[in-house]
Amino acid sequence: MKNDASFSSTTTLHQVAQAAGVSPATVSRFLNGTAKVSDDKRKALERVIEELNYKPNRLAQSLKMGSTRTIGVLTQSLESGYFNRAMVGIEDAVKASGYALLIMSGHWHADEEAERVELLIARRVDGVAILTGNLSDSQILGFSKRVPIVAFGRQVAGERVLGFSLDNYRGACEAIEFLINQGHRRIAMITGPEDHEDARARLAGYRDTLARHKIELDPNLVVPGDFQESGGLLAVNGLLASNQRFTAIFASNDLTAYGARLALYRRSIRVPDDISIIGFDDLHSSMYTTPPLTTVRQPLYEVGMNIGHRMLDMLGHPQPPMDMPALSLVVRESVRRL
Amino acid sequence: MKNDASFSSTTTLHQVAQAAGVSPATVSRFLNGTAKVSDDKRKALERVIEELNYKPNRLAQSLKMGSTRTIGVLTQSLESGYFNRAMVGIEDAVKASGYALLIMSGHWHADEEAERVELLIARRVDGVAILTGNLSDSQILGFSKRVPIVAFGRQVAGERVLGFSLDNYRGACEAIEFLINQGHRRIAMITGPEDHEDARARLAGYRDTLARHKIELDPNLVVPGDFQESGGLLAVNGLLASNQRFTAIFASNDLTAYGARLALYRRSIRVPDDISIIGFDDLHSSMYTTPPLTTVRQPLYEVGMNIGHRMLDMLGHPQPPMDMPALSLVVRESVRRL
DNA sequence: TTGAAAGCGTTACCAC
DNA sequence: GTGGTAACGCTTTCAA
Repeated sequence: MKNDASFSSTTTLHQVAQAAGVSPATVSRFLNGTAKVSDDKRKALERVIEELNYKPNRLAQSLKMGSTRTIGVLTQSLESGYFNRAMVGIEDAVKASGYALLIMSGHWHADEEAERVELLIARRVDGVAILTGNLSDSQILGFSKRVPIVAFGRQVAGERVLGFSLDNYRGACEAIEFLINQGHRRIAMITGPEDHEDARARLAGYRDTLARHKIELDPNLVVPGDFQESGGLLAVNGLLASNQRFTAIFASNDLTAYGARLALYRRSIRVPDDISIIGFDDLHSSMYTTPPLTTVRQPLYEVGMNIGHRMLDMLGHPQPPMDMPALSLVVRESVRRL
Repeated sequence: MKNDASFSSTTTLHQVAQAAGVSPATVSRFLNGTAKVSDDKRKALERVIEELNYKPNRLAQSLKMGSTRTIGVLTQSLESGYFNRAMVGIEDAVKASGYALLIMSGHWHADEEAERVELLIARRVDGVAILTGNLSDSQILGFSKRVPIVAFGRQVAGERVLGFSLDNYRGACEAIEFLINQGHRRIAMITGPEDHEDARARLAGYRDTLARHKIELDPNLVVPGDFQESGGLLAVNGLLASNQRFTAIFASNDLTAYGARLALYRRSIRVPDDISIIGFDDLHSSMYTTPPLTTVRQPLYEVGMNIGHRMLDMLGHPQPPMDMPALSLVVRESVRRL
């Protein structure tokens, strides 16, 4: 039980120093290229480090230098294709600078989110990226006194907090505009959570675009969803059960569209022949639904990259600015011209 | 520029001690409940800690105690619904014990995976969870000399490494068995990556089950895929172009099935009326495809929980054993009885 | 019950 | 160039 010989107990800088017959300071300098080291010592060090398979303890480094080279990410769900696309962008943006991601999920619950951010701060992340969620602006502002923050889907701003959003309203307008251009007049909408800013913007886009085209909004055609497939399914079931007449459905997001599509399938209503569907987000899988989904594309990867870059800016590694592609309609096959 | 007064510079245990007029040791003991603290000091401490909003520095704690309470996870892609389901399980399993997850992706590339594990170790994670991937057994064994490991989808075993897999072969057998029971004889298979153990097991299950039922395997019906939608699409296009006759398709995983389904849709071939499809994995979204996909369910959440629990075991927080549900066929609507 | 002090593995300042 | 040493913020003997 005491024979742990086969487990390599990690080597310390001190041991390296001793083995090479130099001082710890020299080893450190050598490792970080902080100062010139004579050739013989350099050689000795290279050999010893190789032999002992020495790897610096990042914990100790972090404690000493006051930076963990870790950025905390508050996401809402580890299983969301939406957030995870952005996550990949963040990772790609910061990886080269030696930053790693500490990811925690808040599940759309302000209390839990706040708790996670506290955890992130306790672990001394250098910054935290917030992916939407339900934290209040003042909460975010409060956190930003303790750690630099960049928040997506929020419009907070402050000395150490940067927020940015995509123009969901505009995206929704484009979607409805397209539907109208294709001859649709009775357009149903499945909304998202009422407390979700993006969801509200999409609804507003729907309303306003109809109005702009002098199409009267039929309140019976606006049904609640929850940004999940099940909500979309239920919503369409409701619409159908109450005998509403409509030729197209604007789903608040792609997941909702998937559910809506299934509800239609269940009743043998064809898409787009009988009913058209348009989504929002352009998740990867929307390319492979049957029919492939016409939807509003959110440049999530670029969003992630931008989050990463702005964070690096704040952390003292200035990155080139990048212009965020706008939301754009991607026309596939779920909408029919009337 | 020097006026950072609005940014709360973090309080240290030392400052708390001073403000409360006690020694740092007492503060520590109070915080950790390591020893009795007299009532007056306790009161003072409570007040001061509240006032100064003191939060222990986990970095310093980790350095001192030799544990970061972090478990590193080597996944293959942050965007995989498959891996992320397991991830949620891991998180749920370890959260209560105060562990956080440090996630890195290896992208199915052994070199990159090894590099990520090194990074994880450098950051002194307490253990590493490996989600399949292409690391060799000996590499994993090597890492396990430096950090406890639990690996999913690998059969390595050692003093500080535990590997476990699901019986993919069995799952594939069930799928084919089902197809045969439904009257199918000419069953096409879209394989997965050749270097992927699970993919090979699923292929073997296909082969052996056909053989067991004395159905001759037509090599033209076995076409390569890549575990992605695009591979499934291409595969079916190929099958169709070369005029193969078949009544069902066994896709190596759900993503492949999605692609296959779209290829069929493109040619107006109905599912399941004309061709049946069966998948593997049972991703969440498979419930909402049209038609909902019949597939082999992998209990990924439970896999994640198990990974987490076994890891906690190794880390000195024994957890109750859990029995892993077996792979099971979930019959939905993509297979027709002939 | 409490305090002093050593130490976790680094980095960086100050001398030489 | 190089070594000694304090310090990062905490925990934990050892004494009192």
